Amino acid sequence: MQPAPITSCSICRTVDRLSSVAAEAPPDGAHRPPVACSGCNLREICLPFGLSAEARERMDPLVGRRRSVRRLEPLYRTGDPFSSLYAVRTGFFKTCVTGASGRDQVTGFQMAGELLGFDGIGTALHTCDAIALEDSQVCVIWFDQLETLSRDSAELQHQIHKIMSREIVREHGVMLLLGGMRAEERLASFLVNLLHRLRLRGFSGSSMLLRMTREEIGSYLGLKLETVSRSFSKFQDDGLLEVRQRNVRVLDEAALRRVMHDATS
Amino acid sequence: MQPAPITSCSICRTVDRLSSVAAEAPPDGAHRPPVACSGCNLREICLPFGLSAEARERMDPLVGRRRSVRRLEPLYRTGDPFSSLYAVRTGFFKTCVTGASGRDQVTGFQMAGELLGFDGIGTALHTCDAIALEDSQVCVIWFDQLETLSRDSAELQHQIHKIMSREIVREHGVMLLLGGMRAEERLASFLVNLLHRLRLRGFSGSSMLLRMTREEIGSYLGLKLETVSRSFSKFQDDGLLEVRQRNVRVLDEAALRRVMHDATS
DNA sequence: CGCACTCTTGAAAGTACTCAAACTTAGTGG
DNA sequence: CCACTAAGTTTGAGTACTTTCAAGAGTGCG
Repeated sequence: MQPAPITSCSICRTVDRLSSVAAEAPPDGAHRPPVACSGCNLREICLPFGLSAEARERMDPLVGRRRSVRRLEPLYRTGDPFSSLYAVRTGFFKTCVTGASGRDQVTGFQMAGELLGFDGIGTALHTCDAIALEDSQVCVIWFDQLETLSRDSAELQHQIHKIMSREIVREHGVMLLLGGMRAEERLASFLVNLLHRLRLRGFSGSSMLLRMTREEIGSYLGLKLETVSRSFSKFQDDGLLEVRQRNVRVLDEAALRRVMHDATS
Repeated sequence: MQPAPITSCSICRTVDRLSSVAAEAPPDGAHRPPVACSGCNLREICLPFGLSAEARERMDPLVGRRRSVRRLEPLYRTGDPFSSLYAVRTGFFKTCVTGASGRDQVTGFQMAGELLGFDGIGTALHTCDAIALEDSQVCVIWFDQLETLSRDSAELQHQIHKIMSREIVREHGVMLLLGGMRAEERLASFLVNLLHRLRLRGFSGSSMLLRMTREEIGSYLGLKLETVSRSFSKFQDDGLLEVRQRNVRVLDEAALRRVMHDATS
């Protein structure tokens, strides 16, 4: 790993080792993030993905500050007033809803570049918990500012709609998984999806370190933790994976995809 | 039922028995709907809900036309280019996604005042099928026009975000249902939700006519049609419902809600 | 009136769950 | 440094639930 220019923020006290772009001088005393969107190394997978350089630059004043969240602490909780979206900068999150009967359901896992918080727009209150699964850092995006800005930029406006639409479509995929798949199909889908997202972020993807417990995977997949564990063991026995606790090495991705699609019914 | 003023549209050939507001003269020959949003009787549950009278009026040019869809025909299909959202005016729809293995999953049922089509924004192609379950009529809302208009109206802009957010939250609820509930809890949740939405539309809600088959309910709930049927029979035996095919009378809604919440685990 | 479709019900099979115990790993404090 | 603890994981055995397969009944349309 090579040394990179380090910029740090005197207010949120975060240190940015990732970007080579130094922070600009804060205008009128406002707190500015160490790195603006236009210079962020996540810009191609985060909120600004695909935007023109011009539209990206317009977003720079948007990210008000960074926020650090320690492992197992909430970024927000059900019932918290909604004011902003969050872009994961480093780390890993889960979001989960709690049913009336007290049952928890993990609705998603979010990694660098992914956005959190859309659940709160409709009621102005967050409707799920967002919990960090490792020490993490997020960019805080004030939502009313995002709306204001997007009224001046059709490109940014459409971007927001696209991202929310994709979240809806993603959830359709989860419903497909929960609605009809067998345990092993579910786990295979989950792993292939994780693999895909890791590759987008430049990881080889043959080997990965799971950030969540078997129970959290199970909750997401609608399975009990024992069933998840058994499915992992099955995949290992069949030579698809090498599993050592949370270390998973994918040995036969094609077979994994086959498991995922082969609806025996 | 009392006679209401009837306005009909010479282009889409639809007849509107619901509204008492007559169509205005079409400007510059453009096709105008029989009833604009500002005068629509669904305005308090549809896209304009909660908007100021002013914002509502700004929406009037938005609804380009009406479209009729016959029972079992698609409003749109997976892969169709996305150009507009649809507001259900009369009738009933289901949306369903098809997995890679050819399995279908119903992702939702939509009734009057509810919006369809958000799935298409992200990729500019629709990612699910929307099928009419009875002869239906929708208002076509050109999406680029909606975006243009919402750049001039913070209120309308926020409305779109709210509606998409609520769709995300709704799907969280479905994930909770699919992820952890037993068959009878699922069906009870489904019925209570349907009841709620019918009441919002002014129906008594003790009695309802299901528009979908047991198989479609099962697909939505992640169950086989036989299991849905058995659960209906169970509810009837227990005196919660009176079921005659698709006619369902709710006899004990409190008990139904109890079934829904009582997580034995 | 008959055919097609949908719904109901029964019996058997299969899948995931529950309960329980042993094992691994990481963190803590003596 | 190591024992100890707590949390997480694996595995087994028995159970509960849903599915599958099958047959029959009800409903609606041509």
